[in-house]
Amino acid sequence: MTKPTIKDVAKIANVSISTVSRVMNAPESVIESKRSKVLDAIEKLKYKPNALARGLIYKKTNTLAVVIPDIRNPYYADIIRGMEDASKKLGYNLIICNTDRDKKRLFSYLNNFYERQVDGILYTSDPVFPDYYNEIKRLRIPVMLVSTHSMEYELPSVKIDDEQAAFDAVKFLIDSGHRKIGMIGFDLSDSIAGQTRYHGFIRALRENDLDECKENIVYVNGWSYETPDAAAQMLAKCPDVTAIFTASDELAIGLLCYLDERGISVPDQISVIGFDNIRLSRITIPKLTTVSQPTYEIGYRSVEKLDAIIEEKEDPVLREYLPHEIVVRASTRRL
Amino acid sequence: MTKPTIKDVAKIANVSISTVSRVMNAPESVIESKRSKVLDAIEKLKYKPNALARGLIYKKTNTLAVVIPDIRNPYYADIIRGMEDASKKLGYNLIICNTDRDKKRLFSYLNNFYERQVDGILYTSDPVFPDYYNEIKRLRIPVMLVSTHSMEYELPSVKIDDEQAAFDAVKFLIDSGHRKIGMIGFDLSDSIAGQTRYHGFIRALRENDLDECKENIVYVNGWSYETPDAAAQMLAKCPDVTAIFTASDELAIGLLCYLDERGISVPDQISVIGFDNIRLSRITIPKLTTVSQPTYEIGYRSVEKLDAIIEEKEDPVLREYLPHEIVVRASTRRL
DNA sequence: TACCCTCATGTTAACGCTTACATAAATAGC
DNA sequence: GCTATTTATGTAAGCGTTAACATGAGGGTA
Repeated sequence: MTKPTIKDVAKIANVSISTVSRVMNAPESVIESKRSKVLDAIEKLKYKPNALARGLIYKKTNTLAVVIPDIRNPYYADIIRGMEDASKKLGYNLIICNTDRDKKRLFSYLNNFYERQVDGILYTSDPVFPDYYNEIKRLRIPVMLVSTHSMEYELPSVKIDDEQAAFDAVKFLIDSGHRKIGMIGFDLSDSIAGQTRYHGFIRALRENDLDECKENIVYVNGWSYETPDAAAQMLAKCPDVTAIFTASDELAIGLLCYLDERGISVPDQISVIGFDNIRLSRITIPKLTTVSQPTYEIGYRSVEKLDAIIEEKEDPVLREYLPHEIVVRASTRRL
Repeated sequence: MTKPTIKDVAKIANVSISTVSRVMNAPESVIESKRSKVLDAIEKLKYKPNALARGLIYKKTNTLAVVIPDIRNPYYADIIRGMEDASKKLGYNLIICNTDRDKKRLFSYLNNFYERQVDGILYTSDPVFPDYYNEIKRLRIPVMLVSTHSMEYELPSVKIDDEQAAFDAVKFLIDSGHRKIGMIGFDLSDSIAGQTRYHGFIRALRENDLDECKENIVYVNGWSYETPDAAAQMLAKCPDVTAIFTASDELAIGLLCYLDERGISVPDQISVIGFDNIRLSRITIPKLTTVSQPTYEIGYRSVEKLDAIIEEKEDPVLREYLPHEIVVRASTRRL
């Protein structure tokens, strides 16, 4: 009824438990005749070592914890897939936790990670506030920032260059002949997706003598794509825009929906460019032009880096940037 | 440098380790003066008990493992949220694993769950094949089927009544005056989302003397929404359909995209009804009429049930069905 | 004062595993 | 053929907890 232990195997194979242990951890050190007896016993009992007992000794659980702010956001799906594949390769297991951006939940999870002796934490997308940082330091668990970074603190990170990516998106619109450009962005209190993309937008305008557009911004403070309000404000503020850059695909999709309802044609009357290249952006109406983030690679790379830190392998680059790319589809046109 | 243990606390508080343990597990049993000394020491060292050591003794890890076939499918996001909330309430932690429908990955995860002594497994959406069942039985870990069930095996499950839900969806089209109805469904090898919804479709036709429509079915064997082929086949097979029922919202969205490209207006020329009510279905163009599954509740309830089984609380209903609902939006119209 | 109970606390053996150390057998060197 | 070295295996300590049991101080009763 109860799970077989190393003792049961030892008894059946007629050896001591340390021999069984050796068969599993250093097979060459035990003589062939006994080894095969042990292997037979293991097979017969379908024995598998207890990871808790092992973890107690090794002081390593081969477990990484992933913190995600909003699991409903499709952006994270491929990040997780990348993390999973890298974890598999390196022998880790993933605990995925969704905080819904609730600080209490985050702290409760962090505590839990500590108790469960996770080897590392993958902290995704959210800014690192001072109290978060303090808590993380206190735990003494290696942390990797994924799709976010921190300039104040010395924390390793993997992400794209958001400022440059936003710049490139807006530059693409400008190069397509647009002169009346608007932006729907995240609140500037968000130092990652908010500030950086705003700065990219502004820089692209400035470098192209389009400073008059720099007031054409509407901010949203939620992350959901159910924000037609923002779209309405955008049009009220600046009725003659010919192109809108949104700080996420979800925002872009919400915008597409709103414009369709208003009978405004995309891209004939207004071009729309999104950000993230979520899977869905391929089948919106019209198909969305967007900035592609290498999400899978971000996830994959972040686990590799975290492993390097845990294993103290080499000194990885502290803040690592992966390349982005503009994916041109049907929601933008040349003027 | 290293994490404080119960011994460190005992030393500082000048008591034995068992007193410290008692302070944590049965505080009333230790005299106030010592208790507060212990509490102070715990606070000072920021001591947290090691969950591995605890798990070894209790033979319980308070961990549940979730197996998901395709994390990119937005359908799972709310199921996971429901599971998380219920887990939090009941004191469990969740390990979420994505199999990408790869049997090898699934088995590797199952093995891992066994080694890590998880208390229960939440197996989501996929059919239970005989070899899966054998493996699960072998592990002797309680399993809950989520959004899937098994008629052959005695496994507890939580889901909606898929046959009835499909029936209701098609009935809704019929009641709206449609007589030429098609379906894009999953392969019948899929006993959950495939067969059941097919049967619901057929029953609705039969009960309304629409047997002539029962050939208007196209099957897809992938789960991605990048399947415009299916839509093309549908139209080739039956050019005069006025309404199409799809077995998932993702399929419906793919269909919407295809019809838009072909210049076919929804719902003017063709009505479309989906299945699942994913978050996104609110902002498609046009907004999607669909069958709403109580995804959050399915996740929540499945954890409650699994906990009841683990704790041998009461005998829960083996196969539990939660109510579905038709959500009428703009992709369907009355004829 | 002797006796029994209660209650708080300490001691110690588990839980399932790894590993340093001890031991015994086999091999090598001379 | 005897010691020195290697090799295979067993014994036992320890990882950080909990809990059964032991101990001993204090209080109540006769």
